[in-house]
Amino acid sequence: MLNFSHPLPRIQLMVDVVIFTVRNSQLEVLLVRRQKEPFAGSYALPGGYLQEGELAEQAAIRILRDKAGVTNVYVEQLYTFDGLQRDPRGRMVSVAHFALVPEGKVLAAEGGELVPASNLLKLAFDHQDIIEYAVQRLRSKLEYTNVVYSLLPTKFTYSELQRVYEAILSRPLDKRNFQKKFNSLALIEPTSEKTSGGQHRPALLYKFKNNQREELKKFF
Amino acid sequence: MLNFSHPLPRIQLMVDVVIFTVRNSQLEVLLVRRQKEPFAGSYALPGGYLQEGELAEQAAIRILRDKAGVTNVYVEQLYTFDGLQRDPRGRMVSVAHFALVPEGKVLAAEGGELVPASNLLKLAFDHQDIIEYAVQRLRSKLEYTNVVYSLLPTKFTYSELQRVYEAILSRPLDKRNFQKKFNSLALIEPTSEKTSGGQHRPALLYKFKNNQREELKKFF
DNA sequence: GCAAAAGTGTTACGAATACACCCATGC
DNA sequence: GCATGGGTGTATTCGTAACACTTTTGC
Repeated sequence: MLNFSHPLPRIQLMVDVVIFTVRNSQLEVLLVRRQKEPFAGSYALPGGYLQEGELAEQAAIRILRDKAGVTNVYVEQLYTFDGLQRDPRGRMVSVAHFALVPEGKVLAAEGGELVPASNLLKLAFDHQDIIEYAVQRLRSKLEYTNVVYSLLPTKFTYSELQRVYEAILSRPLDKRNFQKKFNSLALIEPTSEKTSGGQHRPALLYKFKNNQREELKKFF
Repeated sequence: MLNFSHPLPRIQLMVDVVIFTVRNSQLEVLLVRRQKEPFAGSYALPGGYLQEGELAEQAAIRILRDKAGVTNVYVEQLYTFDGLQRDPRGRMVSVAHFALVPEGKVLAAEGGELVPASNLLKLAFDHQDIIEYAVQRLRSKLEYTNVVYSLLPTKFTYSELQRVYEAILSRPLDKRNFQKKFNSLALIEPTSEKTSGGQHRPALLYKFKNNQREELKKFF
């Protein structure tokens, strides 16, 4: 059916997924330790080949399910990495994605591990670049969307929300200004529940009005 | 060398390029009229297959040269479009790029035509989606980078600069506020030259200090 | 002189920032 | 009672937006 004047290059299409969560006030990424060459023993992003008739985003969702036990979270295409030398086995083009998962929902499969995004050294392939790019994108996304909903449980306190922002932006935010701005956006609403059990005053629990992605005018 | 448990899908990797220019105060896109099926007679984006050992961005640059006669302009990867039905001939995955070209530098090859980005109807494949996505990206890019340098000649007047912004954002801007903001960014500097020949007061010509992409704090 | 674009400041408003104290709970 | 995080308001600064008239040229 196709008729080309030049022979077409042999290229493998694959997907890598940067799975983010915020835990212990830190932005963390799910990595897997490679068993086989190349880069045996190194950490790498979970990834896999596109299957017949499968969209890249569907492949990312499949990887999330199989390698992190997670479904129904925010997933977005990040960038396509196509460096000629990125995989010594041959020409691999990776359509990288990133996903946002609430703390505790990540059930890493055998060999998977959550690692602070600030601590990455000597990853396999070009996965360091991919993660750096993803962190950048996530930061700028925070500023004009509500995607943070996908990093939090259904009900959460204002402090938890603020800690997520602080972890991603890597800087402390003023509590009163944070609440003022977030209130003015009207994205969340209080529930009738409070936390209990801490050695301190109980906190009101909030929930997002919308669990769909929204674009905001301006933000942080 | 590769050893897979599942047969890998047959996928063609290609590149489409959204080539933008601003002409007559309008944002325009270079389209080519298709000679062959599918979509014979429809307008489509210039594009082509990745060649052996060629990066997607290099392919985009090659297409810019061959189809628009343009070199040395701003090019950026946009998004990877991988819909299963986007090409009736088979599974084509397109790593779409966009490029910014100064007015008058586009020398469309045979069959190429600059078309206002607001006027697009019934394009081939999913090229309508690609262009809409590119326009969105370009708008948001204007707000926090200086990429506009790549849409202007080396020397230009403040009015020309403003018209580029207005064309892309599709809204009029206040002349004094525009100059004030742009001056505060210190991206451009006056030359010693002025325009001549118009039936009006001559305008100072400016140039960009830097023809490298820069990130800005905030902008429009 | 008239048409056409160039050039130039001030005021008002709203958003962002900086900042400190009392409250409710568990132990 | 003390340690811990929860909860709340005001004043200042800065950036954004609104707004109109004079200048220089070609014809």
